[in-house]
Amino acid sequence: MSQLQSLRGMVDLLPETLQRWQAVEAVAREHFLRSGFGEIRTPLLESTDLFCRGIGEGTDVVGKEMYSFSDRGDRSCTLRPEGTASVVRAAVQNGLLSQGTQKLWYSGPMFRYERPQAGRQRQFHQIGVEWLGAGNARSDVEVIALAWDLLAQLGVGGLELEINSLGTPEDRQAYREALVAWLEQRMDQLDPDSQARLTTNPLRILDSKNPATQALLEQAPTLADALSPDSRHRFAAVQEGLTALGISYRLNPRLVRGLDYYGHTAFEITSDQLGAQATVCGGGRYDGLIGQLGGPATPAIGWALGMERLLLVLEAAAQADPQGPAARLVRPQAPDAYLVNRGDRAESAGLSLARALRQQGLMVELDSSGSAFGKQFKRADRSGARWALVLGDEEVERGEVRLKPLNQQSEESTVALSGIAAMVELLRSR
RNA sequence: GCGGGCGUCGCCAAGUGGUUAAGGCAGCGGCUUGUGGCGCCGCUAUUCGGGGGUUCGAAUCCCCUCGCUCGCCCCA
Repeated sequence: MSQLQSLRGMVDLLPETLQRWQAVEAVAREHFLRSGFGEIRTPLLESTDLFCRGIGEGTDVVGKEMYSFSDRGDRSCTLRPEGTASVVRAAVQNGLLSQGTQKLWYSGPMFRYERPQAGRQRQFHQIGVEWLGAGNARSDVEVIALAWDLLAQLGVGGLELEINSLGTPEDRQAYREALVAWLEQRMDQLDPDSQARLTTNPLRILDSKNPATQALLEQAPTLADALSPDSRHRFAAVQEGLTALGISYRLNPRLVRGLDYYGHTAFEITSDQLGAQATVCGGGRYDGLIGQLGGPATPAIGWALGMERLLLVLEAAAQADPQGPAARLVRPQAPDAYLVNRGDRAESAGLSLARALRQQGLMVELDSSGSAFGKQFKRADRSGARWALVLGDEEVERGEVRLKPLNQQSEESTVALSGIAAMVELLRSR
């Protein structure tokens, strides 16, 4: 390609798409507001060290997916690959944690250097929440419900909630040793990827997609068996809470997740509409992270959902149910009125009229082509507007404007050009 | 990072070695110099992602490259 183009995996969002995004974001914003979560915005660029310490040196995200570079002051900077580490850093730095628990949400672009695929870009967008200072099992339930209810409100169907408990760091350490010992006896039966992970990140072998490895794992010691009694009780309480809210879930003992900071409750919400990248929303508890990043030891839990994937699921839902809430969100907005105008006086009167109506909150498309009335009506029709406002020099002469309904047979009516209130009333009625 | 498929106008798409690269949608203009949704007519790719090669001749074959896509990996 000799023509200038965007970088691989970096996608332009055009008006038609953005209209849908904003509809989703508006629903999310309301939802968070009602639930007592305040918005936070942190820089896209952070010190590389933040992610190394936060996410974990051994993870794939840190090891091979970060956009890192040295700035002119020779500091190592990284485009954020996820939101949690930044939010925690900001909360610690701004002393938010000494003001009690913090319920925060964010949205914005994240960057991961990966091979693009369906539902996966190098710049992608997440909406997420972080509840800092939430320690009890009930907060796990509330946070999961927050995600579940948002998706339900958006009208996305066919989703599955999977949960697991990763226990305490001690639980995991003990289990890791047991698992490695067990698998080392069976090295020859493991696929090459899993063999490599045996030394780097053995727990991730659990959610390998290799069928032979999965079959082998049937016999392996399980994480659930390695949990301490306290961890087990905690997890049972989370499950009871979900059941009490009527949120159905599937226990997935192989759900591990790739970021080091997770412990106890981990969960994912998946869709069957997305191909290989099935996770729409993922999250979990990270009780150790805040202390690890230099803050006061504070339990916390959060999740993030992928905008691009959510929109894919939403479009599928709209397709399946053209009358449903998803379809309403996805449908493009048509203007309330399309202003047909032609002639010197009419064109300047048209501009003021459009302005006056817009100030009243109406969505008005002003034809600026100066072409024949017939052409303008054709465009008015295409715009999907319910009304055409007709303004020619004759109308201006008489101080009038005609209102013509575009999707019904009823008659044109004539209103005084100065009668903005009357026009607004008419335009809003059907 | 690894493997498979693909790349023709803004979008969908025919064409698979022979002198003019179909068609549809959208756009623009006209039939209709002040009234749309239908119809009809016309215009819109010296060029087939880019570069190189084979050939008398290439969108069609070969090589490289870029991009998209599906899967692995990873995860939202």
